[in-house]
Amino acid sequence: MSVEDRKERNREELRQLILNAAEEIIGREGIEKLSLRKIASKIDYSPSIIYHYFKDKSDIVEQITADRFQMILSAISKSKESGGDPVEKLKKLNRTYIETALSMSEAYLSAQLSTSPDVLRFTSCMFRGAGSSNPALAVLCASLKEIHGQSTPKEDELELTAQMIVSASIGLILKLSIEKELSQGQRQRLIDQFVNVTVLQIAGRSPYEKSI
Amino acid sequence: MSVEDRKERNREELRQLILNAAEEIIGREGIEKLSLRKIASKIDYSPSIIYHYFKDKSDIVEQITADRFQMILSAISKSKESGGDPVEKLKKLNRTYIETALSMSEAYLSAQLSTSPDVLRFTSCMFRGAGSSNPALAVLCASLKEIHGQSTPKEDELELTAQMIVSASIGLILKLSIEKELSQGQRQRLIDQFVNVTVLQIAGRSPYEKSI
Amino acid sequence: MSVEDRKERNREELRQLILNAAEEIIGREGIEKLSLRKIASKIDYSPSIIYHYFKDKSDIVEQITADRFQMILSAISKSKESGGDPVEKLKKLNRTYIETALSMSEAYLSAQLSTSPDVLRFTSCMFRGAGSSNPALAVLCASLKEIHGQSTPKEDELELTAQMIVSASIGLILKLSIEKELSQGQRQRLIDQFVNVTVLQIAGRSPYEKSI
Amino acid sequence: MSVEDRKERNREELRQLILNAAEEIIGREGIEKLSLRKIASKIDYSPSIIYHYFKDKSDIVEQITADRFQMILSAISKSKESGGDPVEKLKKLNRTYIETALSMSEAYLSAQLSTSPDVLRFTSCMFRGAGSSNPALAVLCASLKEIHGQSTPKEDELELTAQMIVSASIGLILKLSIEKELSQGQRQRLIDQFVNVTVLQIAGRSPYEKSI
DNA sequence: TATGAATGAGGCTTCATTCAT
DNA sequence: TATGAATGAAGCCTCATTCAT
Repeated sequence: MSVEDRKERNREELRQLILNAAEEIIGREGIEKLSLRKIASKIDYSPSIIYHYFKDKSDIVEQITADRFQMILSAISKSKESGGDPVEKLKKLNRTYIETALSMSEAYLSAQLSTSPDVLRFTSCMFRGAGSSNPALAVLCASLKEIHGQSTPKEDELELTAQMIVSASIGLILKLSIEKELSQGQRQRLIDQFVNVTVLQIAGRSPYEKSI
Repeated sequence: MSVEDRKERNREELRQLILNAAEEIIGREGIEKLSLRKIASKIDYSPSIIYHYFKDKSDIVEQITADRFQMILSAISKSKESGGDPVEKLKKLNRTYIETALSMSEAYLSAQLSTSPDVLRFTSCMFRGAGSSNPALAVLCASLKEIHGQSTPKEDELELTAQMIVSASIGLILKLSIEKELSQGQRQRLIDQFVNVTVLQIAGRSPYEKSI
Repeated sequence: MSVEDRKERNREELRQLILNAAEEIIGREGIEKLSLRKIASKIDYSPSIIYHYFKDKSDIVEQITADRFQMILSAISKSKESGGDPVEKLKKLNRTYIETALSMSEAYLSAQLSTSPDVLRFTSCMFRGAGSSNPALAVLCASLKEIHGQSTPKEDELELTAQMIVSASIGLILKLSIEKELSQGQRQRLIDQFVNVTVLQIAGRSPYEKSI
Repeated sequence: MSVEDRKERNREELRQLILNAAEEIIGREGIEKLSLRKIASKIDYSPSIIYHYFKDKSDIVEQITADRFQMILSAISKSKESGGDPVEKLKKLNRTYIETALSMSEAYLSAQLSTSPDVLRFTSCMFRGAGSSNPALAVLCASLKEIHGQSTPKEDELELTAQMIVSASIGLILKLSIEKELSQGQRQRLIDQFVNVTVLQIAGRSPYEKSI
């Protein structure tokens, strides 16, 4: 990375460079092992440069967690838009959620574990009414409504169901993230079980009436 | 804490003092932030004193984690022994698990989030065969078997079901721990929904055929 | 050492300052007693500054050891190049070795006594094949070959002879270093005896057939 | 080691127990790694007990070095008394010295490296006149005299020769102690070379006139 | 005689941060 | 804008030693 290269980068580019480096480290070593020195060394700058772009270390961490959470939202939103059978759509949506989160599991868990108001704006979803105000939960509720068709239960029950699905998904993501030694096969079995069977059951259908 | 005070404490008391201090720190800052220095400063001793009572830091962490999980295990075991309808027993067992964990939510989550081998020995439960080797999962599997009676599915499927229940429970515990602003009522609704509906469905029954 | 003084020093100067301090400590207390804290305190800096200039402690030890052995090596190499009678050259070479080592006897002995791999890379010379891979031993072997002329024994025997000379030299250096009360005259007698008589005999020649 | 056992030991026995434990540790881990805690743990006493028997750590070290050095002396003295050919006796004596020292190499080297007056009383042997006052050197001089028979050189030269043998032996012992990775075979080759060839040459004889 | 409690110093190392340039 | 120098706090751990019992 030559001096010339650097000069061509404008402020925003370097900012992003820092964030990306931080994410990469979080992904590989965990958020507790993130250090400014490591970021700096990865981008071939000195540690002090970071203070020109961020207030301090926690500033970086918060940016990342918020950013990445938004990524998940856009992933499931896209998933929702794909046509097809409502049940399949729910399954696909849920699978997308889980896999996107797992692909950035450290950052995702950091977000889910943060109690900072900045982050909770994105993550909180268990309160009454979250089905309308939390974008991810809203997507899920819409999907559930589609499945139930005319016999849709009350908003209230729908929301509770969506909350069950979300919290259960988070639990699965957590366990899969933490138990790193699991075989790929077992990993897939667990996700399949979750998506194909559990989710449908939570949504109020027996696993035996597969696909409508 | 005067010198005289200290002298009155015998070996076991100081040991407990250390453990309690450690727990308190874990509860407030998370297990990754626990340090011997912090423990020592909290109990007004020099850091080296800790080595009189524990082999090293991981020794302490292990003691605490083991304690915690033992508490949960004995809580759900007691739950299991209560007589009555198998389905009601499963519900009670699950509710006990969730509520016991919530009563020590910081420490519980810290353990569930740790990737240290010392801790994973207690927390890992998603691998194939965990149904036999993880005590809490074993209790759960036994409870499921009781429900299914003669038509019990293969061990394999039973284990997967138990793993779904456990990971989903952990997800719920996490969300209830993080979203501190939730009303007590909403908290109860979520737990009730989880226990009364989800668990049964996971166990392979429609929510509409309540109790046998 | 005022703040102003420090600022005037550039990077290389501080690096050298650290190395010199380390050497001084090794000279006084032995290599096993060298510590980063002592270095830092000697140069009036905080211990962490050392990590700006060296990877870690072993990095420093290695630099110093390498330096020292390089000094000896270049001293005997120069010695070897001087023209003249092969026997005289061996004597001169050996005397140079002993005197150079004595001029830094504490550091030299520390190195010879260290079992750290970092240091052994330079000091180990008794293994089979050291005659080729240890530079100082190689110089010695070359000198012996020159003396023997056509009747040079097998490489193997040559190497053993060189190893005898080196280990005997080290023994002499050690004794002269430890017995600090020896008169200068006795010191010289011992070195002369070693170089003029013993070495030649070890090399396979009677002291009575002096010079070819 | 029961409480009863302990009581039966008198003061001197425990003293020896401590010394032996210390020696064993020195032998296995090196003198720099010796610690009072390790000694105490090895003898199943608490560390503080040591202060009842020794002033401090260095007191122990000095005792050991002096003790062990005396052991060598008695070993070679015994060696000297065995009958037979004078040359063979010298070879045997020298081999005994080297091997006895190697059998306690850490303690031996500690002694040879100590500059404490207490220890130097045993180890110093390079001064003029050491041939008479240093017991080990005296043994060696006597052996040399026996070899030379009527043509014995001046005391002075004899002493210098003995000093060469001793210092060279120490050098060999040092190298063999430090280079721990040497094969047993190479070790033997080096000692054989030293004893069979070098010693004879030092004593003023060509290696080719083996045994008289 | 023997010990357990306790400490303070020191061992190596990593870190976030500040400051002058 | 960017950096290198520097620090002090903190991380875990081992040690010799003292002291009251």
